[in-house]
Amino acid sequence: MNCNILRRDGLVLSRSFYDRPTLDVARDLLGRRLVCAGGGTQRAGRIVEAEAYIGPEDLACHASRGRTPRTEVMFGPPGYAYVYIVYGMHHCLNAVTEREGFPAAVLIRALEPEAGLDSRTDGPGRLCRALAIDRSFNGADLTGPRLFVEAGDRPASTPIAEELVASGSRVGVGYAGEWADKPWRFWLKGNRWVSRLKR
DNA sequence: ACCGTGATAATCT
DNA sequence: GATTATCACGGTG
Repeated sequence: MNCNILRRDGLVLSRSFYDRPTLDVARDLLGRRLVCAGGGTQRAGRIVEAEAYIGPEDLACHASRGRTPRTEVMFGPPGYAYVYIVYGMHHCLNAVTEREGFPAAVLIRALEPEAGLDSRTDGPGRLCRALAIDRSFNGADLTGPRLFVEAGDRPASTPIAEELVASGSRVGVGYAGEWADKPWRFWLKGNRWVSRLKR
């Protein structure tokens, strides 16, 4: 039995982790360990890239188009998964952040493979395919048994050291006017698993 | 650089 | 119900 991929409750990030400013959560998710226990298999990887989508004003955030069936979970409490399909074929995984009623989330963009992964995990669509994350995970409790995040390589209460983090503009949001230029994409500096590393 | 692909939501009839 | 515009991507060349 591989103990490395078993859930250890004390190490799972609690709801309060997500109930914070989205930029803080996005940075602090780097280095954490995402575990998916769906389909009888445990798959896990270290988060190395993430993007923040923040509130109704952010034109790159789906919630800026209003509260719809698709975006409903973003308006709910923090610590739940927002999973949607883009371009008709790719699933994307987000962690809902901030207080209930304020729509915001962090898009998980890339993982460094750790367990049970046999296809690429650089990119939000590929990551979901590798972990077998589909729409059935939309609204899943990230503090629950199916899909969760462990503290990873540092204590849950310790933010990541700033010198390890690089930031830049978010991918694929050129339509969002001034919001497209916000440096709300974060990745582990120099990590080989980061998608489309631009600098 | 190019473009397939189909869900989503708004805008019609 | 039908039509249309849009798209938080990825594979190919």
